[in-house]
Amino acid sequence: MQMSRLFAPTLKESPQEAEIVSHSLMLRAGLIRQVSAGVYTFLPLGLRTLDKITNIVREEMNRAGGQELLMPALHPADLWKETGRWQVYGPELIRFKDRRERDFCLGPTHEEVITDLARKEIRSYRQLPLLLYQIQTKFRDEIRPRFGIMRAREFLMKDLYSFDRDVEGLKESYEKMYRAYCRVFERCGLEYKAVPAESGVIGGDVSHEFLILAESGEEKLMVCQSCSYGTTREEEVCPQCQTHLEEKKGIEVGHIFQLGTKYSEPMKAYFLDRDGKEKPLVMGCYGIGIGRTMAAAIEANHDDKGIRWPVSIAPYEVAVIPVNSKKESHREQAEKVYRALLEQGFEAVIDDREASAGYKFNEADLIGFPFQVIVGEKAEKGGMLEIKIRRNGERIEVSQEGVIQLLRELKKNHGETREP
RNA sequence: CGGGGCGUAGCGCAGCCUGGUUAGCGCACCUGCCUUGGGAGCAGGGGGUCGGCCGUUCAAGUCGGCUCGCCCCGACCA
Repeated sequence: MQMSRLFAPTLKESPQEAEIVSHSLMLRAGLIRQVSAGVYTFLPLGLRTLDKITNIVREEMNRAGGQELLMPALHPADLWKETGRWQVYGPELIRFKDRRERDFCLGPTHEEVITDLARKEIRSYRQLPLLLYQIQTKFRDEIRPRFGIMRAREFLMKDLYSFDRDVEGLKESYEKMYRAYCRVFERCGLEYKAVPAESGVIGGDVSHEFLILAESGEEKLMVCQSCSYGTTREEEVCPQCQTHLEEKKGIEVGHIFQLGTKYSEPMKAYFLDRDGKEKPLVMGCYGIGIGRTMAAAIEANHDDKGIRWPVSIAPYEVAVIPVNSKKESHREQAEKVYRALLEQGFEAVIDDREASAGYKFNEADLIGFPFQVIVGEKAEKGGMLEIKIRRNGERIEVSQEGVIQLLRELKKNHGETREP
């Protein structure tokens, strides 16, 4: 992509509505624009990152045996009345009537719709266990949308539902998802913690929250330094290894629940078990806020210059920057490197604009390309290029011939994408 | 929903208290020259229903009422 063509309207100053860093940087780097309170447009760069996270989530859900489907956002009230949530859910549920005066709502979550599907299609224990998921836009009329896309009224979420014949099976599915979640956040390059949680409106017994550790996080948690233990409760000492717990803050990006038969019973989602008896499906549900993860990633990865994307979720991996676009040698060499990068499968942009070097550097830092290939004076004389690593500010000189190889290595070292 | 704050050019702001030429500044944008290793410089230029409605007044960005929108703090959540 040529920066001269890229639709990424950046801002030098922070708009006054943005209170937290991620919101401000998403606006400034041209990732999102607000349409209404809690309602946003994702611009090309923002969408690329959103897609990267989505794809990591999709890969890990598939790896764990999940099958993707897509449910409607539009729900008939009847389903919600069956579980009683039409009454219970409150004004957060966006309700309306169609032209025939029938009640509808926009789906804030999909237990009702998936359970309806399950009861119609699952007959036998032979079809179990079953893991179904979707990545879809959810609607919640939040009392107070906040912090940009951190708490939006319309947002992208992955929700997976597990169906098992008994509690034992549920526990296995739950374990599987727990591990899949760990892989998702690791691959996104994020420091996270899973902690036992209250299950809230969704219902059910056991549940865990997944939190991205960030200073600006709204949730307090206690973290053990020597093992992976984390909790939201006040405990002073780790029950697993007796080490002193440290207080941290986190942003909730995922939540997994063991639902049991909370939805299958009232909706009569039964299957025939091996013993010939009809039993309710034992369910679990597992959510990840995709946009929220994106915002949390920025909260956890930024400096005063801008975003420092982990490679795996950066909108582009490399920016090629000719210091002076008017100098033919800069331009030509930059072009050459850029084309080579594309050929080698890198996601790259070239800053072909006739802006000052400082302007281009600052903008590259703001957007947060993990690697910048700078083509300047040294390239004119000895053909040496410079690679700047956004994460730590390190600069490495490299010959034109060595640039691809070096970037490959850097990507491997700095890429948190842990391929199994 | 309760409490607080803000709406003046794309963004950031001044002007409002104490009403009075043509509503101003910085950045961004357009043209030209010049410049290019950390958001350059000079010259010229475009862009405003001062959120909206009603009122007070000879006169309203400025005063009063209503209204809409947005942000922040609280209960809730991915």
